[in-house]
Amino acid sequence: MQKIPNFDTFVVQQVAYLHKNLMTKKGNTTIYDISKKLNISAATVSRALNNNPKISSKTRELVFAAAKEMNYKQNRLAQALKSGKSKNVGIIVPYINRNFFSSIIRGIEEELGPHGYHVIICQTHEQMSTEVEQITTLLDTQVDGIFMSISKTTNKTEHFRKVLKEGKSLVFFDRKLDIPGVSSVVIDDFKAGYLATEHLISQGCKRIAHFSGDLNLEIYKNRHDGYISALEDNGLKVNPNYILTTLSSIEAGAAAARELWELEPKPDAVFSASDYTALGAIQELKKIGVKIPEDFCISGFSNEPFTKYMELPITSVDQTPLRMGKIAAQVFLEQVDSTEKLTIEKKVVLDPELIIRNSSNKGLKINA
Amino acid sequence: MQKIPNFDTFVVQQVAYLHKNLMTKKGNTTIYDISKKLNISAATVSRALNNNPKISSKTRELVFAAAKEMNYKQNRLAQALKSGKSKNVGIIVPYINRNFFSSIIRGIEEELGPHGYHVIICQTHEQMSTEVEQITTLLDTQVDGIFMSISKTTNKTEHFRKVLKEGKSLVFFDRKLDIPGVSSVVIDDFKAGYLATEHLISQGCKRIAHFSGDLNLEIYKNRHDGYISALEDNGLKVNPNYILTTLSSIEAGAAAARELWELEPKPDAVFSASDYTALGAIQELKKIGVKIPEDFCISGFSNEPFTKYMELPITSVDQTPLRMGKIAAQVFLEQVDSTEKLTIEKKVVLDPELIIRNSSNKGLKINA
DNA sequence: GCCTAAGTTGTAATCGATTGCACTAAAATA
DNA sequence: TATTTTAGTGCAATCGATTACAACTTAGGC
Repeated sequence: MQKIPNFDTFVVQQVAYLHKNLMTKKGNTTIYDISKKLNISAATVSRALNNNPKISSKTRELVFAAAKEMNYKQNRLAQALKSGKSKNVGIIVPYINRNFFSSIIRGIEEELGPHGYHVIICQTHEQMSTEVEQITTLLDTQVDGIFMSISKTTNKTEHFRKVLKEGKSLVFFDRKLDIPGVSSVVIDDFKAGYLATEHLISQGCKRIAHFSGDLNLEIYKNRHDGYISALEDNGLKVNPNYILTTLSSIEAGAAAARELWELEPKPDAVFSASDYTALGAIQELKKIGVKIPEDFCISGFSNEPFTKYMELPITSVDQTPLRMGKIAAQVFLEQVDSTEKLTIEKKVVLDPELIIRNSSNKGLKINA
Repeated sequence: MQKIPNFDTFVVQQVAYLHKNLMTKKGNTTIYDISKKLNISAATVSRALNNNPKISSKTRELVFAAAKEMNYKQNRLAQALKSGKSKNVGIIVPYINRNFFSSIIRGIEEELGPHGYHVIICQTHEQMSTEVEQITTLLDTQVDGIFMSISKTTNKTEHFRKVLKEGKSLVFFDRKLDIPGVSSVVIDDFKAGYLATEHLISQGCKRIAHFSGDLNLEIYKNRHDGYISALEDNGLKVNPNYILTTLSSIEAGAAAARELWELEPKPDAVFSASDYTALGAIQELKKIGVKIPEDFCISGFSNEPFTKYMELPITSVDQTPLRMGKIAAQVFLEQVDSTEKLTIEKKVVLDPELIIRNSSNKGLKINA
């Protein structure tokens, strides 16, 4: 008889009161206020505040003193309008609250913040139409650049070219398309697939399966190809029946595991392109009574936080998203700092990091 | 002999090329361009685009056609400068890549996006000094409002009052301070503590411990008080030795569990104010050989994603962050929509949702 | 045919900061 | 002393959109 609280009720206290109009409201001090107070021109004030060497130090000090006293704050909108640079960048991701993406965002923010940039976040919910919209409104807002991971449904490129046409820089991370003039930061998915598979082989596995995502997406294709290469390089033959395309979910993983287990000969390992699928498979196989890692090894992908918290921690590929974000930010900064006439197109491919945990480790028990 | 790739190497391809200056660059069409083309004044163009009823439909159509043809985009900076409203809001959180916060951000974004607002993200890293800075720069950027969860080290309120002085609205979520004029959206931590504890009691537990966070923080204090109340209401006496203040980490949880286990009589349950602490405790107790939930029940807090993926899924309190974000956004919207002269101060307290899982369920095995 | 009202559109100021050009006064040079 | 520099400021335009007010056109009323 657990008491489950009613999800929809909440308590509200509300107070409304009139403004005592002592509030400065719209009364932010401007350079004109300062100029009036000091009997000098606004131009001089502006130059003084910007440390223009043409201004005498006497005047400069007066201006700074007055600015401080009057609590002057630069209106960045006005400045942005004049300079054409808003010091804002946009980041577009499928969903903000996915660990991978939020970590990248964190990386970008931490790298760009000290340079005076603010970071505007948008979500596409994996819809190309929303993606197009978001790009449009970001451009309308005069961002100085856009960082993005394309949605799964994206199959056109006009909206990206539009960004370039406006002279803003565009940086793809993780999920990218190859467009001239667009930089990108991704991990080496091929290598990741190769490493994970090679690791499974090193554990003595011979019949290694693969759970892939949509092979039309570059990232899944590359992971898949890395897997194939590792098998071939190690003299194992590729069994097409061992390769399943699944959604990235626990249920899909469980189903895929069941499907695998009906094959003959049964596989003895799987390299999953998703941690969720890997988890589902583990749960399902345990139910059937399969011993992991003794009878079956498994590796996931993304190093989702939960992989290391499990009772049976899951081997996974870390995409170093924080680092990916920081590097994407650096690429952007190089671009805006370079002479306007030069477009720098930089393709950065990061090395993935394989985190070996108990789900695939037959030897010593590592507990990462 | 696992091959661990070198973390620091990455491949870069770089191409730099000169702009073919066919790019419009700085050549965004403005209302002036349209006015010139149609031989009418910019004012008319502006009015037409804003559907001002004073404009004849003939002219309006001409303007719209020309706008479309010339690919006109409104310069939102200019508009923001004129109107004083940037249609940007700031969100300040300790870290973006914490599931709880990123989910709130998602909620805010999804609610505000359709109203034309963009969301700017800042992190404090739990430092009050950074918090102050972030608020300052957000105000400089002319955001229309600020959403925030205060950092753990915050002990001053001037920077918050500054926001109000500028006539911008401020909305706290989760971690708040009581400041007149500031709205807030929080969950009922007292009730959450009460519910979780009551649930443990309903499972037959008599000696219930509590892992708390810093009791100077309102949220932990309230959870603690709810815990106490539930005990008292059910005729159980409070044992101060059972109440431990810990950091929110797996290690701290393990240590706390060890500490508990040295007490006599040993507790038979714990209500932890953190999922990480709960997880650490579970891992430690399992090592000692304690059977969960048979011998010991445990409830965490926050409904972190991992809690439901565990082999032994962990009972936890869901703070409905997505919903919290959406409601915070609604509170903000009400505020900006209201006549400028009225300040609405709204305190919303959401009901928490207790998610009962196996870590505390002696009866039927629920697998949420 | 004259006047008024309604309906349209234009003029010009404004939001706040920046900057090329012009100008003044003082200092340096001849 | 006459002239050229140089330092320091001010004027006014500009970024793009909005809007109070003025001005003009046209139709309708008498």
